[in-house]
Amino acid sequence: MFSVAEENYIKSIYHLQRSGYNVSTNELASHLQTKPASVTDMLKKLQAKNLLHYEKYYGFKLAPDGRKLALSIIRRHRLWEYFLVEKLGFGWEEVHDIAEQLEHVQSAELTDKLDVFLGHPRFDPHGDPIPDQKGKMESQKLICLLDAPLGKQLIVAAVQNQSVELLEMLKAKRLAIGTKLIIKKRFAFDESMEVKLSGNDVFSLSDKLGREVLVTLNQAS
Amino acid sequence: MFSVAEENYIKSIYHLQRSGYNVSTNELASHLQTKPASVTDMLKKLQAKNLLHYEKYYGFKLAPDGRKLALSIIRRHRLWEYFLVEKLGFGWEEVHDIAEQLEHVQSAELTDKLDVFLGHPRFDPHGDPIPDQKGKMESQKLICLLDAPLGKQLIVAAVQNQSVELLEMLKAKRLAIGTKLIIKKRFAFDESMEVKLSGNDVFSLSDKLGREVLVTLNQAS
DNA sequence: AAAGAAATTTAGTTTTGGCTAAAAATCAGC
DNA sequence: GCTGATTTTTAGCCAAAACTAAATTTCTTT
Repeated sequence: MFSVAEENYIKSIYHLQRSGYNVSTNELASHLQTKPASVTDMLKKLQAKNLLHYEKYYGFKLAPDGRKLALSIIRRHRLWEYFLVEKLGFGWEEVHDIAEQLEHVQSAELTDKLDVFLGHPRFDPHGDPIPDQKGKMESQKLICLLDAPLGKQLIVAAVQNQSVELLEMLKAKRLAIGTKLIIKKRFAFDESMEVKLSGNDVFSLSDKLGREVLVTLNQAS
Repeated sequence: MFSVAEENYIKSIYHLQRSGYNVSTNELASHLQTKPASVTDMLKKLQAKNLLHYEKYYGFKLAPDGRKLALSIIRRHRLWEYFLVEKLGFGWEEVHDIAEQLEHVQSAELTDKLDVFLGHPRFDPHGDPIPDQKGKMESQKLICLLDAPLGKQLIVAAVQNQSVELLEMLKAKRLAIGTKLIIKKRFAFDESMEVKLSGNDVFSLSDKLGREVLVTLNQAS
């Protein structure tokens, strides 16, 4: 039905659009490790297949069919990740590349039988929700970092405003959409907190910053 | 490492060579549903990669690396078939196309972990032996039903082709992998035979069907 | 509002794996 | 051993998905 390349584009567009950034040809190219010119070519093809709305120089976004396809790919990817970790004993950090291949195996029956076999898991080993056959998935509740629980793994999901100053600060602190962190300590005095990243660096964040950052609980952990 | 197309060529060459026929460019083309000219192109590429010995107009055969690759693909294919039937509940006649896709997922670790998870199965659901990591596999002597001895208990082990028509007929005759039967009579006139199943029903089989069905002697009986 | 910078698209090329048509080599029948 | 038939290979072309370089559009800055 759709080629591996097409599926990868659709998946990337979905993920980038969802993370709030305005998706540009350049962003998409760097996300897919390819060149902007290649992206333009593919965007036209995807539009011709009704997966995408695209107007040149203006921008693009997924059409309903594209969104449906994206969710179906994500469903396959996350089910396979769950299988690899829970049944085959892989570590959750090892499974991404293998799932990238498995997700392109085309068979709706396979996906659904795998889902049944695994017991309809609702979250993959990274804590991301698994869409059902209809593309519905658990919506991750966004929590303000100031209100988030201590000691649990959190994932940065969004920011409240897009000011240059905030984005600059996030960059400096190595915080981005998808960054995983744990709140180690919170000081009542000024509402600042100490936070540990997955890379094990620990640093402190002010209340002001904490107020702007929205996170989700990593459900798998 | 190797492309899907390359893997499919190697697998086809292995299967055709093993079934004894002298493998010609034409045969290979029809087996792969492609044209002889395309086959010639690919043969050159496979030779350049040291998977094949090839001399133009003379013929070709797998080189050691090619044989190793073929066995590794077959291992993956048959392990996935076993998984699909035993774990996901597919019927053994439904799994071929899906396994054709899964067999091209590249990860030695995946294959070996799947093997462990499945408990090192030695035969796939069609009765074909599964090679181990080193490419060794059970050599189960398969006898064509046409050549099988009278009066001895036989076990249906495999079929020569996977056509829908054949599978449909086998289903109607209640023949499946593992079915035990005894040849009661054979008619020289048209090579048809009378066969008794364990359930005691006796029926006759045409030479055409007999040619497609492979059995093993039940050594225990 | 214009100029320079940045992003995007077009044009033309490459690689992989296929195709058709034509040429070359081998095989079969006499 | 020749001649025609068959098989195999070559030559040239196509489509997908990438690339580079150049052109075009939009954005930024003054």
